[in-house]
Amino acid sequence: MDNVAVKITVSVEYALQALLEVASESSGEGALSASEISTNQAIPGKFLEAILRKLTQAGLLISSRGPHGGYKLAKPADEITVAEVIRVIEGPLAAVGDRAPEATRYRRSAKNLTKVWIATRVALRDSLENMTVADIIEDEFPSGIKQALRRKDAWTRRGK
Amino acid sequence: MDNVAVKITVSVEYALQALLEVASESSGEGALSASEISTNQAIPGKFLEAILRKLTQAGLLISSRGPHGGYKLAKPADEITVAEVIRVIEGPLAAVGDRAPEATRYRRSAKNLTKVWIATRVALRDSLENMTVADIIEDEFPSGIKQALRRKDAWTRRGK
DNA sequence: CTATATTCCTACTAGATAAGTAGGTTACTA
DNA sequence: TAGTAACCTACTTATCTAGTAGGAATATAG
Repeated sequence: MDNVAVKITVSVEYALQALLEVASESSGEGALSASEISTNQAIPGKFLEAILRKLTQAGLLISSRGPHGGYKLAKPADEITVAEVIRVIEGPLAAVGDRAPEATRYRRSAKNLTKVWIATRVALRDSLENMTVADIIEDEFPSGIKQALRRKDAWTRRGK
Repeated sequence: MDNVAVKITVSVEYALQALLEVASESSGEGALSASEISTNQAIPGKFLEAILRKLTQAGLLISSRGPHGGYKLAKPADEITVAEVIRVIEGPLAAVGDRAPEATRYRRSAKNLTKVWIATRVALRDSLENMTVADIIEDEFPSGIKQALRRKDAWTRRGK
């Protein structure tokens, strides 16, 4: 595929798949092991391990070793947003070149370009900070997002 | 800087700077040359040329060679959206791994993850398809975007 | 106390992409 | 016909992505 403006990496995909699996599968006291997640969600084992470690170090998961070890959520599923997961795995939500949106400076006719990037980041935040792991499992999103998903062209590709 | 979910490349930046410059500087009949744009906006010359060619081939600019040659807009500034420029320079607005959002498939607890990517793309489109080159020059954005820009935290970084 | 299950850590790799640079070719026009 | 400008192809360097490989640390069961 071509390049792209918003690239969700497979690391982020895997991270969310893992969190969803842990949230829905680790009942009460039991923890879910990396290899269980790996087979349940078809994610390469060693690669997944690195992602789980990041999520653990960032305080989204709690890990335990040894037999019957594994991972459980470090906080309720409805307090883990997609934005948070992205920030843990990839870093900031938006960047222009290698600067933050508010750090861009332009001259002459391009003076207001910074506002474009700021508006873009706001749009992204409004979406990504309002979807939680619990929402995804329950298929119950905030009303604004539900509306967006119902729009006729939401599911079809634009452009080439 | 770290990796990032939404990466606006410098190519897109340059493309918009160039379009803004052409839109505001090429009065009536006159065309603006690559080297003028390059110095006015501080963009590396040869790199800019490649971008201008893409914009020309995509039908956003009209070029003319020889003395007094250069570029002018192929259509009114208020009909050129930021989204269009991104699609010309980089490709699709959003991708997950290397698939389109609607092409993603997940199992079990991750079933609804596709909706997250669709909602994200909708949010981006709502923002990027509603800002035009004319808007940026005149500093007059659609009301939804103006509101977003006025929000207190729009201009500050979140996370680390 | 030992075998086993599991997380944790470091290092390596192949391929793609980003952001340029270099040098020449074609076309227009005064 | 000289000069100006767009056009085209190829190369470069550094970084990132999506892994793989191999082992060290740690907890539990028997």
